[in-house]
Amino acid sequence: MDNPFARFAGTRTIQADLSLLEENYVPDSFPHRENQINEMVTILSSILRGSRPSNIIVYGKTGTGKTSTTKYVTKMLMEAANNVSVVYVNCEIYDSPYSILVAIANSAGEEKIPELGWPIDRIYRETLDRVERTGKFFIIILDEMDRLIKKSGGDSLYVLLKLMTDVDSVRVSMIGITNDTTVLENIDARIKSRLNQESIVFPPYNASEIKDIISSRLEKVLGSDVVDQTAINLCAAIGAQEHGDARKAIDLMRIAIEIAIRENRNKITENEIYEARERYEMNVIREAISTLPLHSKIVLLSAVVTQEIEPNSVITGEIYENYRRICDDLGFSPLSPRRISDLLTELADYGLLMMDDRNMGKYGRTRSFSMVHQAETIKKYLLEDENLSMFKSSKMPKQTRFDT
DNA sequence: ACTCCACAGGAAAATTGGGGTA
DNA sequence: TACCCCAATTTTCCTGTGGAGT
Repeated sequence: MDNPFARFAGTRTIQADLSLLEENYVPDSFPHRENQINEMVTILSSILRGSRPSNIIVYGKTGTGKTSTTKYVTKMLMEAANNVSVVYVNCEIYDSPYSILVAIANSAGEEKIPELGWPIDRIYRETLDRVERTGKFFIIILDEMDRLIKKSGGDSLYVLLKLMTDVDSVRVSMIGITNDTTVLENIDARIKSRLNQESIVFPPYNASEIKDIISSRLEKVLGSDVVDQTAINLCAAIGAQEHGDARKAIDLMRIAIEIAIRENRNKITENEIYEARERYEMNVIREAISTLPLHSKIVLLSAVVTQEIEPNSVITGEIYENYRRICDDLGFSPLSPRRISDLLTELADYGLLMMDDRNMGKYGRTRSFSMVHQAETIKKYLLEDENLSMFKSSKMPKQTRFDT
């Protein structure tokens, strides 16, 4: 038998530092974002003259460079002025007034404040204290700011505004990043007016812009002749299709390079990109499935099972019957048919199932469902859930409720 | 034309789960 | 600890419906 390590030995054909293509890596050049950078620099530059800059709201879809650009500009600002401190807060994680204050205080001070336990006003005073003591300008970046507002309304913003005005000689300002252009419409008018923000818009990239971005990113990663131009074009085209998403394009390129390295290929062509896209989509599906609530998972599993035993009637009622059996089997108490009907609608909305109206005339009207993806794949990902791992399809009866 | 199946999907009531409070 | 409150989830109850069968 051949030594299984043989194909990994010898010199690798491709050398690449893939960390430069990771999602959170901040590059040092931003093709086609010169205007946005200039705007931001202009606004923030008032710090150099000793006055507080306006608050900034950055709008743009995912993958348009909002976060990276903001991080880059603020980093440059920190280098140019030594009295600036930048706090990056991802509101997906820190989504309450409390946790944001903690994040600020912790970056401003020596000792960590516990994530839980202190009353909010004590945290507030502590934060205020620390900010004043440093004597620095604070710029607070609120990434995914829309999350914050959806979760706690304007409360969190209000606290921040209060912080801005309570600090002597106003030394705090914020940059909000969002992909939802309507965020500010839903908050209190008083808060809105006090924000006195300027907005910067990041429009989607088109294909040729994404092409430039990929090329410029690749320069530092690997040699120029390793990646086919056609591969870059394909990546760019896919990214442009997805609302001008440069991040997806870069992700695809990174995965493609990973594949090439692992398979010991010496070139990245359109094929590698197609493979990368497949893997990417798989991960999306897997992620979508793994975050589903328990009963949605069982319903989806039931849909798969129903298709296996009765491919022609993957119908609400059938799915429900099987759902009940599976719940029985696994020891969960089933939800009502009405609820399952809604869960099925949700699954269809998520794109995990295809939904069709089906009219059987005398025999009623219902909805029929079919798999969008390979049933085996779906099942595999579903069974990764420890609650469902005990499921054995052999236990499922081979008949439907119609035969007896 | 009328019936009737097998649901869809709206509305409201009921349950559940977390947190606060006396 | 017992109780209450609030919101989210789920159930109960309901009316509506397109077309094959008659």
